[in-house]
Amino acid sequence: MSGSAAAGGEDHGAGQLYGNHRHAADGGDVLGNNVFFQSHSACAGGDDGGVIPSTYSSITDYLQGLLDPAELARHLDAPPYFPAPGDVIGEAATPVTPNSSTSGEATGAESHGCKRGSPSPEEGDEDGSADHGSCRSEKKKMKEGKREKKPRGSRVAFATKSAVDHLDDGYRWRKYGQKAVKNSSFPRSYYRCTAAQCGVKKLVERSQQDPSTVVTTYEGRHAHPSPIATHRGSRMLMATGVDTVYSLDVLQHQHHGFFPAGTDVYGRMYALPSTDASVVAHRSSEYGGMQVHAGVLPDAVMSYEHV
DNA sequence: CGAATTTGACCCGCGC
DNA sequence: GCGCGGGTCAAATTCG
Repeated sequence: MSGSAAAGGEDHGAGQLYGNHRHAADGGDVLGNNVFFQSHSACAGGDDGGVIPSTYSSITDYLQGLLDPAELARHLDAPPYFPAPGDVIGEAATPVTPNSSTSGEATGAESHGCKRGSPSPEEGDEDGSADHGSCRSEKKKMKEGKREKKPRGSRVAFATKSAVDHLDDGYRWRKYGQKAVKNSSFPRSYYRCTAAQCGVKKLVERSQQDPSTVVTTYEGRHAHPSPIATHRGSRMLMATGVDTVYSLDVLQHQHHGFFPAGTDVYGRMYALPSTDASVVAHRSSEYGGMQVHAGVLPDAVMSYEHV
């Protein structure tokens, strides 16, 4: 199906950009990847408010800490960014009090039980399940107990300029749904971390403003190390297929001031030189684990938003 | 053959 | 109270 964009085409004519791909495969096209990242919260506070903490040696590492609401809140030291109603990630508008949503939100609350891999024993009483037609009744069962919508935990959104939708960030994800979203012509894909004990979810969608940009929203925190990155000795973003990563803020408001970075042919992150030297100098120094690499295209920005 | 993806249906929360 | 939109499930399908 790698060739048939028609698969997702039914939604809104997602077209060629919505290329289906097995995330593990087609690792090609790594060259020229450039990734910037920046705390979005900078827009709320001073010029410095959004500096990504030095505790993280890589994006993946960063993600792991960042996805912890408490950690994130501490690092941001500023009000989280709440997207405007029309924003690409506007669905995440539920304001979350960082310190109130921490406990149990990441792993426990994620367990919706009734999944393929992990059949839920409880509620098994009614077992009309053997019969195929009972699919709906099962869903109804689900509604009775399990499918309580948990309050949204912290969500972190990255805007990534990439030809592929699903970026390899070092974790294994399984797609469990796809939906057309209201304010976008492109469908949104839903992924869940395949690790049994990990309930982290990921939403991937194309930016309405810039179809070449993929907006990835992480929800929850990984309860395990990255299988791929760990193998390499350090956790890092595997930005397979990434051309550019932009700040959502940039996409929407054309702000300035990014932390430029890039990836080498192995997908490892570099800090990149930028036209805004001061920003680079300042922020790159806070990323002990990142190497400064000159000569990679500065045409990329990556950022996160606490939504 | 096992695993991952696709896809349509269902459920729920929220706004009107 | 109703309808819309977002999020999730799971059977069917596809792929490695």
